[in-house]
Amino acid sequence: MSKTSQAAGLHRASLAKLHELDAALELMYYGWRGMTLEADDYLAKQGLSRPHHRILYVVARRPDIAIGALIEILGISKQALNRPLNLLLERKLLTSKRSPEQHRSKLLRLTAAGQRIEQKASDRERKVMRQAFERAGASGAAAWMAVMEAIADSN
Amino acid sequence: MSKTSQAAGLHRASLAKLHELDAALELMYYGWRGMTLEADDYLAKQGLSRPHHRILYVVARRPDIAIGALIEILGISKQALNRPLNLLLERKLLTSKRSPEQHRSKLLRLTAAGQRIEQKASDRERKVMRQAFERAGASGAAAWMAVMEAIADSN
DNA sequence: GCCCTCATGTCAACTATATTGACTTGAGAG
DNA sequence: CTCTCAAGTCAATATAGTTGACATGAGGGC
Repeated sequence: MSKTSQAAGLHRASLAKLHELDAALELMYYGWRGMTLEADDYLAKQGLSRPHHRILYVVARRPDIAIGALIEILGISKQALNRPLNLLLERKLLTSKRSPEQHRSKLLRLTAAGQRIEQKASDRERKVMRQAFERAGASGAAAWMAVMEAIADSN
Repeated sequence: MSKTSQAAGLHRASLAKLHELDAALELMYYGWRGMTLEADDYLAKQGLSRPHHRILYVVARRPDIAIGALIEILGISKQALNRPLNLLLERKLLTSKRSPEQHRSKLLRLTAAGQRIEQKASDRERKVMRQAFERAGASGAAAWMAVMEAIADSN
């Protein structure tokens, strides 16, 4: 469920660097791992995992989103969404209601319990980021964001 | 095999920010995606994927590594390593030989073909990083590394 | 009222990546 | 000859995703 636990995995910096930028590649990998590690542990304790969190995260920021729009934002198929979404509905972390005028669409919303879990999971990720930004200072944080934007937009 | 293709997925910045640090969470996600997108496409064309690349990457930087050590570095189980490793051996991208004195261990090494594929895949990741670092300048790159180190070491 | 479209829902089969547990093989050391 | 240990293999399971096919149900056009 989680790639975490004792899989301390790669003790960073144990590999020879063949290229100058190898350190950057590895930092991206370990950075992603480091940011999500605690959140994944928390989610696993709730019987949830990353895809559930992604759904909760998006719905929290787009209340009354329709299923089709959610599928687009997540970039997965309807069928892949189906299982985790139904679990969240069964667990009453999400509600779906038909829209008044657009009766074809179902609108998704977090319940109070869903909000709590979304917040706790995302908080764990934000905590890691906040600590790193505090160490780096405001200018370091801004530089990090600028580099990440350049990478994200490189497609 | 690849999460890529038309799954342009989340057009960045389409979500309302509930917290100041939400942008950072999303940038980490898109940054990872952005860095690995082209490499994953290339690997998919070779009939390979991320786990194969991880194996090739590590073996390239630790020639004559034993299987046990590889398992530790990758942080996966022996059984999970088995399939992708055997594929790489069948395809003659890796060779394994018994060590002269430590006959119990098999030592892994890249073939010329394995080196070529490892290099091409990693090059695509490095290219993305290099472009982002060029845009950010040397100080921006250093700041990015410092922040990522703080995140990676936060466990 | 009848049909077409379209969002949603569901079923089945498949692939890939991982897990744990149990067992075999093969070489070295005593 | 047996014990240990690295490596290999087999089976069952979970998770996360895919495509394809088809059902349902509401709105809109005529």
